[in-house]
Amino acid sequence: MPRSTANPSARQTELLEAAYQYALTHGLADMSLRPLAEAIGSSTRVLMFLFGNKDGLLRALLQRARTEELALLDNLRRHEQPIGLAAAAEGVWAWLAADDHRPLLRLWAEAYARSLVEPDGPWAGFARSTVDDWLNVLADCQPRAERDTEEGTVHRTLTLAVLRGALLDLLATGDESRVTAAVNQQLALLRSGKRAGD
Amino acid sequence: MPRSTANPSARQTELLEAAYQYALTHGLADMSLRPLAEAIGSSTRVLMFLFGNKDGLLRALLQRARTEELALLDNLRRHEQPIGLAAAAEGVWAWLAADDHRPLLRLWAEAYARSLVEPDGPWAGFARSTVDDWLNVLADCQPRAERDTEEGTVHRTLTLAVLRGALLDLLATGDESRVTAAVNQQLALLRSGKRAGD
DNA sequence: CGGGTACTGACACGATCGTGTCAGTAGCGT
DNA sequence: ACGCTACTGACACGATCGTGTCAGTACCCG
Repeated sequence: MPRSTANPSARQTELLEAAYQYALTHGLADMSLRPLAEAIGSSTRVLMFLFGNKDGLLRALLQRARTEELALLDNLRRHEQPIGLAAAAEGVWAWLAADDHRPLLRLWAEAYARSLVEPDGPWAGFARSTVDDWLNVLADCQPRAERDTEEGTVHRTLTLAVLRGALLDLLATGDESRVTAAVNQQLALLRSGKRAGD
Repeated sequence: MPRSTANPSARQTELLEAAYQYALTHGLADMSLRPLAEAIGSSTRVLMFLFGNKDGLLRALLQRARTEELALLDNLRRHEQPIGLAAAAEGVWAWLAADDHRPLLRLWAEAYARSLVEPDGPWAGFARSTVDDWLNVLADCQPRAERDTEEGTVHRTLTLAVLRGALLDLLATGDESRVTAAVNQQLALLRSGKRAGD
């Protein structure tokens, strides 16, 4: 019987971590079991035993990627009082623009796009989940008065869009200075817009 | 000898169009020749003859998708004098948010992400190309005074980011009213920011 | 009519895929 | 010592993949 993801053994998490590192550099789209198993010093037999089948492994990898994302998001929540969307966006962008996170974010983009095209299977709901995750955490960063208004929803949607769009640009061009300047310009716009009483 | 894309025969463009429609609904990631050929009433033999190999077909499909995008962009250029980034963004968003374009945009997202993960092969440069295409057309929409400044570059980068990010949200959630409201809010921000002498 | 160009069908080849089967081995609690 | 659980190796199966080979058919130009 395959181990469930709710009851991961030591060996399972160990191999998952190795497979995750492999996926970061090779992508998920044309990943296949035999090359993966060989690269991480295992075998297809073991992967099948631990994850049930390829879809199980894929789901575990996607969850693993999502864990890394959620860790960042939790840091944003750890403020005693809401820091505002602009400050939150600033912090998030610093994380998104870091060179070290480039492979993770490429993987994220791949999973996101794939879940749009193929709404069934192991990718199911990935894009939707991340959008919701981020919108929720941005909501937690908003002042209480703004958070529950329609205006507040639109406001964080816009903030998320800027971050995501800037990320796409950065991943394609690697032009960090230009894209970061654009994000900063938006932050200035948001802050002045707020001051003007939008 | 395979036909080049520079010298397409009638049959080639006909089958390419059929394959393109197939790709719009089935995605490119796990497309394979035999199911595709059967779906469009052809055979793998013919596809190989006309496009050389699978990569050739894939390249032709990506180019076909890009054609549709460039057609929109050319419409934006057809103004006698620059219409400004805000007006351009408004027009582009109307196009992006149209229900009919959803499959094309899903395909676009898939190709974009794939070209990030796998920089070689037929996907090579797709993401980079579209970023450049869009930035160039946005540049043409800017007033001449703004266009060549560093500030102008940052400004259109930001505009593109909002549109791309909003598109990602829309594709994942389908919540057109919320996302469109966010885009409109940004348009208002841009216009008021400009009025204030940014 | 004759020949070249454009296209198509039928089939086979080797590679690779996910997965199943059968047999182990190592360690640990009793 | 024993059995139970956790894990692993070797190998085979059928399916599907991209592609190559050999043969056509249809049609236009001379």
